[in-house]
Amino acid sequence: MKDSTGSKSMKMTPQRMAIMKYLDGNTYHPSAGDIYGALRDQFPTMSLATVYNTMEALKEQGVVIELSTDRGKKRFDPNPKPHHHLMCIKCKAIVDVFIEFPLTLPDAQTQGFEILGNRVDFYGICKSCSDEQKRMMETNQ
Amino acid sequence: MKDSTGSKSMKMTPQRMAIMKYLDGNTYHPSAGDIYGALRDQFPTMSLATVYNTMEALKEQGVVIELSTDRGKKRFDPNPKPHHHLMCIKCKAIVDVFIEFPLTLPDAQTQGFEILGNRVDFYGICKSCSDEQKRMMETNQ
DNA sequence: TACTAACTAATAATCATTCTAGTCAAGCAC
DNA sequence: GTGCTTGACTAGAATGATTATTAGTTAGTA
Repeated sequence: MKDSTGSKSMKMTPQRMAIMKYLDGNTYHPSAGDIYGALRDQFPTMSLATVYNTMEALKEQGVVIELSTDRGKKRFDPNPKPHHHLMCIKCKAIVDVFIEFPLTLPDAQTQGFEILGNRVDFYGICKSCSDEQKRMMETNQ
Repeated sequence: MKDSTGSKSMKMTPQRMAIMKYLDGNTYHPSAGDIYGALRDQFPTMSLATVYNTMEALKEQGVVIELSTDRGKKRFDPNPKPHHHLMCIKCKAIVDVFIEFPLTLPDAQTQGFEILGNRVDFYGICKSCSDEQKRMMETNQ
């Protein structure tokens, strides 16, 4: 059913064009519900499932990246020492990164906050997922 | 057990000790379900709510960190425009920060990941919470 | 124009999380 | 010890996000 190389071409529909237009230039990281809500006026009969389907298709095309954990699940880190994380956007593995980034926010940007620290989440594709991707492409050609 | 920030100390129970033992040294960043599943044999009658309650308590104690998104929603990134967050640890308010950080991970730290992007969360205390804190201290003295 | 795979809407099912109610055990005052 | 208070436990209901299913519709192509 699915073409896992992502080379499958995507059919264009009014709903999809509206979603892509909404995403284009969007500086926020919207959830499916955000997208649905923003387009409800324009497409009152659109289904939430359509948003999810479209996001799945766009992910396969590599146009958008899904930033969250598997099914949006909470994950807990028992190490209270300040450190950062690296998450695979495919298999959702999370590994620790122990390195310090001396990040400071210009006063104009702090909006009155007293900054206590920072955490950096890197996201990307882990070795085993990128290996698998390569294997799939070879098999499919 | 440490009692930072004046938070109340935590009552110890067999369930809580088992959860803490499971978490100790765990680098897998387990979800609540993972923890529940891992301790099922040992505590067949334990409720998932107990896991959530315990994690909430451990978070308050500052011994674990909760990773990932608000109320378990998926987030999509349409285009990697730099955009980070500033979160108040008191009232949980989140504001956007539009600034770019040229963060790179040394090869030795990437653990084979192909890095696609990053997100920075600053945490601190927002203006209205620190104002309130000041007011409280004045009233209390 | 006709065909067909891909898409849509509606809705049911599933899953993670939170909430609620009732019970139980520990610590404390009497 | 008895009764009170508090916090934690279990079970299950409620909530909200996501995924799966189904039947009808449509974009893209020959």
